[in-house]
Parts: sequence; C-alpha cells; structure tokens
Amino acid sequence: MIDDTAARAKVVEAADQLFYAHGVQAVGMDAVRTAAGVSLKRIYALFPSKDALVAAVLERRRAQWNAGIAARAADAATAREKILAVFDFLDGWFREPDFNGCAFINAYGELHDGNPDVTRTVREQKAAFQRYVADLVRDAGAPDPLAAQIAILAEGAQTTAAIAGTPEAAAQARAAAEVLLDAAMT
Amino acid sequence: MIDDTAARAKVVEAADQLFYAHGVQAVGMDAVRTAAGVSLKRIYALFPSKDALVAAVLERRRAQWNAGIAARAADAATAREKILAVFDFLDGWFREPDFNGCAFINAYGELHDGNPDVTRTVREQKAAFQRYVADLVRDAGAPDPLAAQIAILAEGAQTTAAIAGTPEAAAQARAAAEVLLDAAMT
DNA sequence: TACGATAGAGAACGATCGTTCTCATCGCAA
DNA sequence: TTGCGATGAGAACGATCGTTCTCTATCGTA
Repeated sequence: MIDDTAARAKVVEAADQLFYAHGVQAVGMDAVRTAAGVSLKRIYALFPSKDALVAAVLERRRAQWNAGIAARAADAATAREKILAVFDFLDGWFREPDFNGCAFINAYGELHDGNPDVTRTVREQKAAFQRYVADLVRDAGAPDPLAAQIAILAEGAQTTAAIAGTPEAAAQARAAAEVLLDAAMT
Repeated sequence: MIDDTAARAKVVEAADQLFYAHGVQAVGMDAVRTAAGVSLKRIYALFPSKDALVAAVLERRRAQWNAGIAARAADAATAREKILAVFDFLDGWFREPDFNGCAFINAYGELHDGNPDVTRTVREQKAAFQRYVADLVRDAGAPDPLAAQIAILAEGAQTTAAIAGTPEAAAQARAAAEVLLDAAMT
C-alpha cells in the first residue's frame, strides 16, 4: 500500500483530469477510483464526500495557477513585463492539448447552486488574481482602474480560447493590454 | 388545452429560467413540467429529448441576445457608438436580479462533452458575435485586430460580473474599449 | 504456523433522473 | 346518451450515482 499523502495526490490528480475534461457531474466516483487506482473505501477515508474532493481539486488548480503565473513573472524585469507575462502564461496554457477553459469558471457554472463552497472558492480565486494584477499595476505607476481592465482581458481570453478551441486569444488580449498600458502611462 | 406554439413557448421559457438558475443537469424534467404547467407527455411530444429542449433554450437565448444588442445599437449614431453600446447592453443585463453569467458559456462548461450540438451552437453564437463586432470595427475605420480585442473584453466582462456578483465589469470593459478605439483611430 | 487487523474489489442500497406507460377523465360526433 | 379518441397526472421502469457494506485475501507478529 502507499501512504495517505501519495494516495491523496493520486486521487486528486485523477479527479482533476476527469472533472476538467468531462465536467464534475458527468464523472462518477467509480471512474475516479479506476483512474486513480485507489479503492472507493480509501477514497472515502481520505475525502468525506465528492464535494470535498471537488474542493481539493480546486485547491490544486489554484496552486498550479499561482505557480504558473509566478514562474512567468520571475523572468520579467519590470512590473509592466510582469503584467504582460500573465498573457504569455495563458498562451502556453491554451496550447496544451487538454486545455478546456478555466476550471474555476467551469466549476462555478456547473455547481454554483447547491454547493456554496465552490462559489466561495471561485470568487476568492478570482479576487486574488485581481489583487495580484492590482499590485503590479500600482508598481508600474499606472492608475488603479487599469487593473480591472487587465483582469477582464485575461478572463475573456480564457473563455474565448476555450470555446473557439484555438489559442490566439492570448496574443490578442496581450496586444490589447499593451495598448492599455501605453495609454495609461502617458 | 393550448396550442402547440403556446405550449412550446411556455416549456422553453420555464426550462430556460430553471436551467439558467440551477444548471441543466441539476434540473429534472419534472421541475420543468411543474414550472411550465405542461404535462410530461406533452413535453415529450414537443421535444424528443431533454437535449432537444436544451437546444431550444439556447436558440431562445440567441434571439434574446441579438435583440438586446440590436436595440442598444439602434440608439447609436456612429459605428463607434454601436461598439460601445454592446457594453451598455451588458451593463443593463448585469443589473438584472437573476443575472448569472453567459448561458452559452455555462452550457458549454457543463455539457460540451457528450453533447456535440451544444458545443457547436455555443461556438456559432460566439463566432456570430465576433463577426458583428468585426463589421462595426470595419465601419468605424479601425484596423481588424481591434475586433477580437473588443470581443474578448465583452466575454471577460460577462464572466467577471457573474462570479463577482456585481455589475461594474461592464463599465470597466467599456472604458477599456474606448481607450482601444481611441488608440486604433489615431 | 496460527491469528487478528486491514485493505481492496465490487456488490448493495437508496435516491434521482430521463423516458415511457397506465388509467381515469373529458370533449365531442352520431 | 353513448362510445371513442385524446389528454393530463403521475406511477413505473431502467439506468446511474454517491455512499456504505460484505467478503475475501493478505500481511505482520507471536
């Protein structure tokens, strides 16, 4: 047998992949068990319910998002470049073969009603991203309203790329962000 | 008894309201029947399956979206004002008490897998909107790439407003669109 | 080797859903 | 009035899902 930490990781990873590809409600716990190779009994010992597993999956997504953004920002020297690095991160993500839109938006649309934890988690994730952008905008010396505009571009790029099934929305949003930055800094 | 046209309208309207508020999979056909006041037998005589009812609901949403955009555009004199009228339409929509994001995005996130009709319908709706914006951008004498940027702002405003539960994303996106328009026309 | 605790495989359970079917009721033609 | 076709209300059916339970095999230890 493997220890609890490893079993948890395998279950969350398998559930993430399945939920993200097919939607939460379309995936049964049996499918998670098969994909993770962990018995149902063990899964329910690690997570009290499917909702708790969904929460763990969203937490995993949150960590991945933050790490991906931070990695791109680390290569950028200025606050302006760190802002644009967000769209470079999105560009790379949109090109991954299993990209299927923002997992938080998908989860919110599917589960917001009847699962208040999901609503709260998604709202907090988006608010945290807006704070991240707001800090960078302030560092860049640009006026505060620019932050919300940059965040809206990032959100719009995600849904546009997901539905179109093509990655060009990242570059288009990035170009728009550059124009907005230039206009704000004059 | 009421005639087929009226019964169809009542069923689609009730289903739209329920699906939009709670998600498609969370609403049973019994709930549609109760809300519409039309028997299950009649519903299945009008729509061969729940999927067909979902398709009819999306078609209704498409007509409402187009009518709402057209009504706002009718008040605008120039192509530039017609572009900005999109965000005025969004602002009014976001303030409706039952606003819950874009029904097409929600349906795509919930049903894209296992219901190809939904994927196609949503993709067509978004493509049609992009063509609408592209025509206005051309009429305004602005370069083509601006169209995709405007569309991304509109998409981002919808998801941002839905998740935050507040309408200010419309005004923020409109302000960004004005800056992009000004920069493109110089 | 014998034993007790444990874990996995999957059957079982209760609930729910989409869809179909039954049956009592009603309107209407002859 | 009588009989027939159609309709609505909702029971019924088969499938699926989240969750729990049973049974068997395995492992470490004395």
